[in-house]
Amino acid sequence: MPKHLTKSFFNRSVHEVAPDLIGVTLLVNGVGGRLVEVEAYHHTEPAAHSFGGQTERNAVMFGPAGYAYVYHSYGIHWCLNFVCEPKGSAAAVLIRAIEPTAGVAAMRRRRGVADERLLCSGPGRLCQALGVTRAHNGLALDQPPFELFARQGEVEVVAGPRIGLTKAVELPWRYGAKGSRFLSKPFKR
DNA sequence: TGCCCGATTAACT
DNA sequence: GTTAATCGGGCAA
Repeated sequence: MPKHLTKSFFNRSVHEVAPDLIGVTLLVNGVGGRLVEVEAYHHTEPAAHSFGGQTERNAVMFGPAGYAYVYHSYGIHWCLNFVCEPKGSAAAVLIRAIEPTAGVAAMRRRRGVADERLLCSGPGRLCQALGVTRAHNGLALDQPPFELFARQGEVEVVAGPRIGLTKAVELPWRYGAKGSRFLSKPFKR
């Protein structure tokens, strides 16, 4: 049986946690799947919301590790992050894509698409499919409605530049499961 | 109080 | 390849 991840899993450098999250199973109210794509953010680089200090929106990022940070993007989409590192570090991992394994029917209903690859292949799509909204901002990741299970077996992780940014584009802080068909965009090589 | 912009997506040409 | 949709945060006035 796989075991639940606890807050201590996240209380490390984002660059250790991010690749370790690939292959982990995420459920929200019993709906979810395996993480196949994430991106790391840290307050010392300008692309992060936490860059420039604490504000009302990013307050959760400045809190302790193991909590969900949810923000609204382009007025349309919700994006889900996991807060990492000891309190005050303001580091987080953006969940960009999962491979659906549980509650696929519910995802299809929420997304209104038939193709399984389009259910969760992108941060906004993933949140719509799992029903994640502002109501989840600041919730603990080791308590309902969240459930995180350690991965089973080996996973090959590849890294590359992040997506959709206008700042610090060159940092290779995107991590994904090699060869997965559920990535928002393929990795080079 | 107002104005600009974004860690996106889908529907166009 | 290009672009509209759409809203809350952050900052200037």
